[in-house]
Amino acid sequence: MPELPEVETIRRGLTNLVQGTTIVSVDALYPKMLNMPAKEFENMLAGKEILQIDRRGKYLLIRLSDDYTLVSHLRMEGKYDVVPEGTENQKHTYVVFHLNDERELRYNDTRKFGKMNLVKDSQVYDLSGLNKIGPEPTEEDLTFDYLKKQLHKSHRKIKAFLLDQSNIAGIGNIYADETLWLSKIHPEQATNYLSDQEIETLRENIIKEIQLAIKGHGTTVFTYKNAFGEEGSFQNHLHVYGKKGQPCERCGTPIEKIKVAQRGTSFCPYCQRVHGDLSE
DNA sequence: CACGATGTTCAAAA
DNA sequence: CTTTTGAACATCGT
Repeated sequence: MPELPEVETIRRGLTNLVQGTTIVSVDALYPKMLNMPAKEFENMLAGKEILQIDRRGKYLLIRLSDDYTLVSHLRMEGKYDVVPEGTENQKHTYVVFHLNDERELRYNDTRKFGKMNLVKDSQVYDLSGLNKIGPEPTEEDLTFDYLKKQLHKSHRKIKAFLLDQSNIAGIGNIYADETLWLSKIHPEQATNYLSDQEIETLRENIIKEIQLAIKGHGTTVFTYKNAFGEEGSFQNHLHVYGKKGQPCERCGTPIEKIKVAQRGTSFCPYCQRVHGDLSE
């Protein structure tokens, strides 16, 4: 499931493979995923050069000539593939970019949840999802003061808070559970009762874990694989996600799985406990 | 056969 | 305003 580290891995792969190529023509096979009619989408992309590929949170920003950006979100199972011209389409190939070097860039997505928005560069941050996106989980952008302010004005469970992209960009279900376990914070803990110490621990773990996952080329779980020779090895570093019933690495208590904010949530019931006002 | 779980975002409801 | 819920969709396991 592409979270920030997986999207960053794909960004790097795409940069290596298609930066500098020109799009000759496009086949848009699933119009509902686009922000305009398929014909218009195809016509507008024809002839544009792929200048550069950026990322913001889980969004890929494919920078094109003529001041256009193709904003691509993979949602759950979106994948990119680069194949020789004429290769047979896969079952769930929904966009084919014919390049000027006898190759094709393919977008595949079994669940059909992914989205592509072709907009002028200046309109990228007007798109819903990007217009309210929070800071990147880095040392420079995710400051203690910002995180504390956001946590204290929120009245939600910490897990729901972490999944909200307007608070922090790029954290999904896997890294939410992992960073909470690392920080010994219960997923249902009320955000406004976290101590300064807990906030700083959480902040450091988020930044550290995301960087580590990028180094490991992301997490390969279920059927998710990326097609750029970078398989993803971070699943070997997971502590709670997908480990229901297995002993906690710190205390041996079996990992439990519950529903928080409608999402499957794995945690250690001994290491991660809810508390109220810390001044008690 | 039916049903729930899967991860992410957005629109709509509360 | 904030927060929660359901929908979008396909596939797999029970």
